[in-house]
Amino acid sequence: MPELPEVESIATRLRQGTHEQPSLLGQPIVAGQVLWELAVASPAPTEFLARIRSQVIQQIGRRGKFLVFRLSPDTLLFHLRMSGDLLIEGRSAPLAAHHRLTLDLGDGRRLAFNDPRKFGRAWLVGDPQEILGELGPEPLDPALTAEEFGRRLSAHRRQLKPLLMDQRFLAGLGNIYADEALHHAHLHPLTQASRLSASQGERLLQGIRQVLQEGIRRNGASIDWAYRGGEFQNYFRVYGRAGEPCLECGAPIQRIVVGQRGTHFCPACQPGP
DNA sequence: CACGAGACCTGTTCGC
DNA sequence: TGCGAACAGGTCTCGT
Repeated sequence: MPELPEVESIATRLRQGTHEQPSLLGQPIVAGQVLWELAVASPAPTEFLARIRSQVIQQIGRRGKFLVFRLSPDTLLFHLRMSGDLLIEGRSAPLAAHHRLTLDLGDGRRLAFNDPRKFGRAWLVGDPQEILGELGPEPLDPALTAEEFGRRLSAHRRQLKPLLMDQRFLAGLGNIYADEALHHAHLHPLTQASRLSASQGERLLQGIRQVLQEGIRRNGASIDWAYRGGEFQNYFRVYGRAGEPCLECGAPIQRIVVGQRGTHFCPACQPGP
């Protein structure tokens, strides 16, 4: 499910709160329940619960597709993988079908990690770099210049689509936003990264930033049953639109499989390598 | 280094 | 209608 914009939307919602739900900042974690053992990657569930008790939520952020809760003194990390989500509910609400981990807060609410497919994970660590250390740059960080991005591209002979989804190359893109970004940049997903010109590299970075910013502005995408997010799914230009006309040129959008992932592009706007 | 296949899981949708 | 296959926002590991 969640790629960078969806994770960003969740982090913002939990940090800023909404009309009905106040912010989580300042809340102590007073208890917890592990409902699916593998949902806690480390430390072991018993130690995780013992150690997290009475730590206070100081900061809520995002790095790549990870949600980052700065506690005191540890850091709580979540990766939602394909179908995870974080919900706030009353502490006495009945446990929903796919809750994998719940954390009781000081004010009577409960933070619930819900994940039908059980791929998502939580970590409690002293140093978040332990988990986040290998991630590539943040695509929206202004410190990532077109020149630097171009240098990184030229260092790889891989195809663009799998390279963009490699979190060590760039942190946060997934299958949807990679396809959308390549369409924005008018680049074929199978193009070899090292063969891009400087201006094509710059166009790609612009395309990436544009689709991510639009995704964030619309609070992410909601796809079928798995994730109730924002409205960005109504604005996809290629993802999930195989056979439908390209919104730019009218040619039918094509679907191929790259690295075992469905890949959507316009054969006219994104000419083959 | 790059790529493909398989594994981890459940739920929905598609095709016959 | 029913039922199995295909497919889904991600990542890890292993083999070539």
